Formats: sequence, C-alpha cells, structure tokens
Amino acid sequence: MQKAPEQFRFAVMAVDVIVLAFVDGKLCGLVSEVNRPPHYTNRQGFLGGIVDEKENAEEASERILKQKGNLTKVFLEQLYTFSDVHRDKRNRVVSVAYLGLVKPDIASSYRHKTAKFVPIKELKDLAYDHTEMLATALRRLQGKMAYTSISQYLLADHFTLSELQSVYEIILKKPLDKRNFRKKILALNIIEETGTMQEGVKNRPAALYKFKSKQVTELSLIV
Amino acid sequence: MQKAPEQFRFAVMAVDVIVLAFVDGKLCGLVSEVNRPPHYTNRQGFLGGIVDEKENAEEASERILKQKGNLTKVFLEQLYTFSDVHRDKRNRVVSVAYLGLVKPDIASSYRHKTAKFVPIKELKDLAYDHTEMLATALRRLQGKMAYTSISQYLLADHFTLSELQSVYEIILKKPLDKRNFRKKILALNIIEETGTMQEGVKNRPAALYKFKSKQVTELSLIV
DNA sequence: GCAAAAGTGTTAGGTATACACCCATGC
DNA sequence: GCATGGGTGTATACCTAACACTTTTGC
Repeated sequence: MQKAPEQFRFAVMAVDVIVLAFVDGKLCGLVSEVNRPPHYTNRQGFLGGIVDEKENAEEASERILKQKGNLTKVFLEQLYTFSDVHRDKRNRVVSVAYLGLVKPDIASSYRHKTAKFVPIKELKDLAYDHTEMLATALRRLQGKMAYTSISQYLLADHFTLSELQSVYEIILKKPLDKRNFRKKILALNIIEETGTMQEGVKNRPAALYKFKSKQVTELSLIV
Repeated sequence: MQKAPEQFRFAVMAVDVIVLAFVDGKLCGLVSEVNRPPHYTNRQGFLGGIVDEKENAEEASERILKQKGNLTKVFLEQLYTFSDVHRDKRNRVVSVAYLGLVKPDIASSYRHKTAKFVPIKELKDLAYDHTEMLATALRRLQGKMAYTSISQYLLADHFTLSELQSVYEIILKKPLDKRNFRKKILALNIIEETGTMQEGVKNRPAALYKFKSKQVTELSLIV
C-alpha cells in the first residue's frame, strides 16, 4: 500500500487502549507513567502508540498491548476517535480509542515493569485527553452491560452468581436485589451451571456458572 | 500545531458522512458519483474528504458537507473509524465515519449538481467500504431509535403522530400498533401538541406535534 | 357517499419489584 | 457456635400487547 502525497498527511494516527479489569473487587484501569516534558510530566496514561503502515487500528491495539504491557487476548471494542487539534500538545495526533476488558484472574496476577492496574477512582489528571477517554469507556461499558453479555469478559471462565451480580452493581453503580437478579439472569438463558462448586472459601461454597457462548450476544434488558 | 516527523505519518485522515433522510416516505442516503480510475469507476459514495491541519473530524465533516453538498446544520454523530490497510485501494486512508441526519422538508427540496438523496435500497456496490459504512449507520440508528429521541432529526419541526410512527416502523423494520404507539410516546413526555393541524390534506387533518427539547435525550425504551 | 387517514379504551397476560429467612461451611 | 456469604418464593403493582370501530375531511 502506497502512502498518499506528503502534503495530505497532517496527522499521526495513534491508538489508545482503555483496558479495564476487576482487581480485588475494584474496577481498575491499566496505566503506565507518561513523562514527556514539557507538557506531560509524571502523569499516568493508558497504553497507546502509533499505528504503523501495515496494520489497522485494532491490530495496532493488539500489538501495543503486547509490546507495552505484555498482554494478549484482550477483548477489544472500538470506542471513539479523538481528533481535536490540540489533544496532544506536542503535535497533531488523532487517536482511535479502544475499550479493552481483561478477566480478573489475569489482572490480579498481572506484573509488569511499567504498566499496572490502578483503581479507576485513583485515576485523576491523566495525560493527554485520557480522562475523557476513561469517561467514554465507562459510559460505553454501562450501556453495554444493560443489553449484552459483555460482562463475561470481566469474569473468570467460572464464576459465582454473586460475582456476576457484583460486576453489575459496580459498573451500574446501583445495588441489585439478589433474588430478582438471579431470576432474571437465569431466565435469559445465557449462563449455565458448571456442576462444580467453590473450594477453600470460609463460608458456604457457591455454585460455579459459565457463559454458554463466548460471543457477546444482544439480549432483552438485563437491568 | 506542528506536524509530527514525516516518518510517523503513514496515513491520510479522512471523514465520510453517511447522511440519511426521508424523502417521499423512503429512507435515503446522500451520495455522489465517484470516479477514480482504475479502482473506482462509476460508483456512488457518501460525501467525504480529507481532514485538514486546523480542524477536528467533526469540523471536517461540517466543512465537507458544505463544500461538496451545500448542506449546513446537519445533525452529526460519530459512527466508527475505518482503518483497514486496503480500504481505499489507492493509498492508505483512515476514515472517521459520521452519521448525519437531515429533516425531510430540507431533503425533499434538495437540489445539487453532484450530490443527491437515493433510497437506501438502491445503494448497492458503493465505492470504497461505503456499503459497510451504510450498514453500520443503519445499525446505530436502529439502536438509538429504541432509547433516545434521535428521531427528531428525521422529522420536520412539526409532525403528525402517524409520521413519527412511520419513522419508527421504517427504521426498525416492523409494524407498530397505532394505539399502543401513541400511548407510549405520549407517556414519555418528550413531545407536545403545537395546537395546529395539518392543512390541505385530502383526509381528516391530523394534529401537529413537536419535540419539547432540541437535545437527544435518553429514555426508557420506546419500543 | 365514498375513500383515506385520524383518533380513541379495555382487557388479559406477563414482567418487575419488594421483601426475610434458613443453609452450609470454616474457624 | 458464630460469622460469612449462599440460596430460595410469593404477592402486588405495573406495563405490554392485542384488538375494531367511529370521525373528519376532500372529492
């Protein structure tokens, strides 16, 4: 694929990935330190980078997660493209933002020399326009929780109904009635019992469930 | 704003606007002829163009609609960014696609030397990846119809309940019960009677309604 | 008076909500 | 035996869906 004439290429094409996951029951974002004086010093930002010649934006997101965070097989969904002229104070960069979701078993054992999961409540004053990106990601996640099975990417393959309910409660920011939640989610017929139980917990062990399909499916409203 | 070093700027940043409107009761898209041999000859495509140095993607969309279609004040919403390496066979172009909605009174009297509204059923084999863009736009519109007041951008300022119902039926592709539709839409409290009636129709004149707010508001489900 | 679209209520079935107690396990 | 979270059913209010006839106007 050839490049267009140089005079038409004003902008750098970048991607940023807002990777979210539950760690210790808290919703966290994957960030690393940003230090680009003079405009951005000692700030945190999501992982991102420049799209190269031979890849599309989603492929770039995957590559960058691997290179800058040693993460693979992350669920990705395109969020929004941020193109304001001054969104990066250094020079013109247009960024296609992706939402990334990681299962809690991966996230809680995640260790990396630069990137780490930080509770979203502590993510203030991020570099570039990443605070706005985070808000966009949370809005999208809230919306999708209500009518899709996207929650499966925030849970281990086997999970309890209480864990599933907790994901809903934290993302939707409202408490749900346990009996009604169970009735509803079981009626949707998207999860099933694995036949196994929790082990090594200090209270009554819960039954473990799994999603029937690994796809995100559209549903009549969950909440 | 300075440009980034040339070697990072692989792609051209473009926008394409999928402008939709009702003309004669049919949902139509605004297209013009595309003739870019050898890859694209005698095809139709949505209006689009290159984002320039001093504007963001939404501003570029507005400028291009004005320049290439003499259209202003179009409702715009960012749809999706198309970045496949070969989506434009000539050279690497990343396009931020926008959904544009135009009211039927504007669309039905629209005349332009190159652009025209064509029923979407006749829009086959569009240039570039514009067929995929159209599908994305229709999906988005369907989704938003169900839980927002976005339909206001597809209706004249004053409209009848039957016109409103027809917009829903055509976009959602299913017939709705007249009595139930009226009950539901009035209960949402987003429209009100203007106090005026249709004139010059050859049947019983209908009451005219208008939206209370010019914003797109989120609602509990309409359908 | 006929064609065309406007306008209008009721009923039945299903869904959502509110709510409290017993159970299994580890320590 | 106590602390912790797991698991379960019912009654009511509300909402949804199905359905047909009369009214107003132009011609």
